Amino acid sequence: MPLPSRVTDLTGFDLLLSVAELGSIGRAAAAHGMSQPSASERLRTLEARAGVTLLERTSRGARLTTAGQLVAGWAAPVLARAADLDAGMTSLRADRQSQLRIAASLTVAEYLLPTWLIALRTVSPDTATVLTAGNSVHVAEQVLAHKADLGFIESTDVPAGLTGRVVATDELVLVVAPGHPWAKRRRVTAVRAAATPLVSREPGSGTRQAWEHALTSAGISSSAEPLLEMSSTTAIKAAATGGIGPAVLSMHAVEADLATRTLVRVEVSDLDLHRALRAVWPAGRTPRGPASDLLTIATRRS
Amino acid sequence: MPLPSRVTDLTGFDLLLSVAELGSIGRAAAAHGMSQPSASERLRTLEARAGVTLLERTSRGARLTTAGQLVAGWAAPVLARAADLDAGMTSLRADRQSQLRIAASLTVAEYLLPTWLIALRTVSPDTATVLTAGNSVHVAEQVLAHKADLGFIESTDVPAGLTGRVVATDELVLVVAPGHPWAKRRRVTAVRAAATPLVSREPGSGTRQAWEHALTSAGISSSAEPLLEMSSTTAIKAAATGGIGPAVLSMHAVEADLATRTLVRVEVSDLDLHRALRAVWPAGRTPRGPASDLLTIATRRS
DNA sequence: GCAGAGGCATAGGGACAGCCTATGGGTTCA
DNA sequence: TGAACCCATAGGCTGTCCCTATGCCTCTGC
Repeated sequence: MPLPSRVTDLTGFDLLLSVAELGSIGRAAAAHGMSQPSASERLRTLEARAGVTLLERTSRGARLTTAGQLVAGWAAPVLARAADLDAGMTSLRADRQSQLRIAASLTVAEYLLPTWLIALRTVSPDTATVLTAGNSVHVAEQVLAHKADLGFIESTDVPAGLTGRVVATDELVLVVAPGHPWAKRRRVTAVRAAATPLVSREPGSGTRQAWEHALTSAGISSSAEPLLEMSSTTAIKAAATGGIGPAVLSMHAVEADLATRTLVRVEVSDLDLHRALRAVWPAGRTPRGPASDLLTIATRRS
Repeated sequence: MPLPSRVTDLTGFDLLLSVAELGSIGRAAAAHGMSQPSASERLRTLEARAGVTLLERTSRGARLTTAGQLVAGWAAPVLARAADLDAGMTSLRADRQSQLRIAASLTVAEYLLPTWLIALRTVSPDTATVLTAGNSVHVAEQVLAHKADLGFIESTDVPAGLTGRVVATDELVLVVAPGHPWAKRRRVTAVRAAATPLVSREPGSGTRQAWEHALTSAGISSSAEPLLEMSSTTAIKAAATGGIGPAVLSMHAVEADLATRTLVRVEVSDLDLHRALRAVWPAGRTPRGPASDLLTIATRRS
C-alpha cells in the first residue's frame, strides 16, 4: 500500500523543524535557501493538510503551537531516517575519489552502516566512503585483494588471511503473521521448521545460507523448497505480514515489527541461530586513518 | 541544516519498495494509482540520483540489484516513520466524527501514541481517533469533563476523580554536547545542575515542571533561569547538540542521540528523575470499546 | 510621537517537473 | 506464430512551485 501523499514530501516538515529551531519563517527559509514567501506558502499548505494550525505567527517571529510541537516531534524521526538513507546512498556512488572503501554483508550494510557513517562524518567530515555490498565470500575477496580497506562479514568464522573483530551480534528469527497457527504456540521444532516452505531471499543470500547452515549443524540435512523468493528484506516482511507464510530474517530486520506485533516470533527448538558480525582486515595490517575511525565507531556501538 | 533534496520526496522510494514486493514496475505503478511510464521515469530519476542501478529490468518483470536491496532497506524505516507521522496527523483533525477521543501529555503523544494508533488500526480499522495534547492538568480536566474517553498523563500522582494505570515509564535525562566539559565527567551534583542555565521548553511544559519538581523534592528550592527557551523538543536537541548548553529531556526523546553520541548523558547525583506514564479514566467507569482496545495495546507495550 | 527594522502575507508571472496516452520493441509461452 | 506481458520512448499538457515586488503589522529606540 502506498504512503499517503500527505507525507511524501518532507520539505514542509523540514521547514517546520527549522522554524522551531530558528524562531522565524524567514530565517528558516534562508536556512533552506529559499525565499520567505515560498517557505510561508509551503508551511501554509502543510497546515492545510494537517487540518490544524501548527504555527503561531507574530510580528516578531513564529512559534509552534501544541499541535505544531506534536507534528515536529513525529516528523523528526522521519527526517533522521532520511538522513541515514542519504548517507547510505552517498556511499553507493563509486564514481568519485574516496579515502575509505568498505565491503559489507547485506545485513551489516542495511542495519548498522548508515548510523556508523553518520557518526564517522562527525569525526572526520571530509572522509569520502564507498560501500560495496555482497556476501561474506565476496567481502573477503575484496579485502584480500585490497579493493576494500575494511570489510564486515556475518559468517561464523574468519576467512584465511584476514584478522577480525566482533562488532555486533545478530540472530536469525523465525517470524509469522499474528494470525498464523504457529503464532499461538510460539515454538516449533527444528525438523518441522525445516520441512515447511518459507518466504525467503534468493539462493546465495547470507541469511538464507546461515539458516541452512544452522539446520545442517543440527543434523538436519534437507530443508523444504522456498514458498516464494523475493528480492528484498522488506518485501519478505510484507509477504510474511500478509500471511503468505513464515520467514526467517535477521533480528535487526524485524525488531520493530515484533514490537508492534505485526509479526510474531516463533522460537525454533534445538537450533542455534546466533551469529557474530565481524569487521575484517588483512592479517598483519592494522587499519589506520578513516578505517581505524570506523572500526572504533563500530566497536563502540556493539 | 536542511535535508538533502535527494531524499525529500519519498514517492520514488515507496515505488521501489513496491517493485520489490510485486515484482514488476507496472504492478507497482498500478498499486500507486499511476501509469506505468510515470513509475518507470520516477524510478529512473531515482537511479540517477543514487548514481547506481537499482533495478534489473527483464522482459518479465524487474528485480532489485544488490544496491537496490540496500536502498530499499534504508528507505523502509523512513517510510515506516512517515506512516507514524501520518497516523498522528490524522488524529489531530478535530473536524470529523470520532469514536475515540484521547487527551495526552506531550511526551506520550510524541513518542508512544503513533505506534499505538497504528496498532489500534489493525485491531479495529474503522475507529476514528481525535487527539488533544496538553499538560497533565489539562488532560485531567478533559477526562473529568468527559471531553476525552481516555487520558495519558506523566504526573507523579493520579488526579482526584480519576483511575489510572501505569502504561510506561519515563526518565528525565540531562544531556550535553560531546564537547561540553560535563561530557567527560559524566556526573554532576543536583545543586550544580540546578544552578546552571539550561536550554529548555517554555514554562508550563511537563518536562520542565517535572525537572523543577524533582529539584524541589530534593530540597533544592530555586533553579537558574533558562539559557534559552525553544518551542519544540527537536529544537532543544539541536541547541544542545550545537553546544549552546545542557538540556533536560525525556529519555524517549534522546535515546537515539545517545546511541549515536551526538549527545552525552550526564548523571545527576541524588536526584530521582523517573516518572510513570499513566493512562487515566473517570473513576468507576472502566473503559470499553475502542478505549479499552487502546488501553490494552498501551499496557502490552510497556 | 515617530521613524526604522524585522516579520509575515499577498499578488503576479514564469519555468520546470510530472503525468497521461499512444506506441514500439523485446521475451515468454501456448 | 500469435497473444500476453513488460518496459522504454515520444509528445503534449497541466499544475505546482518558486521568485520578485509590495503592503501591512508590531515592536523598539530616539
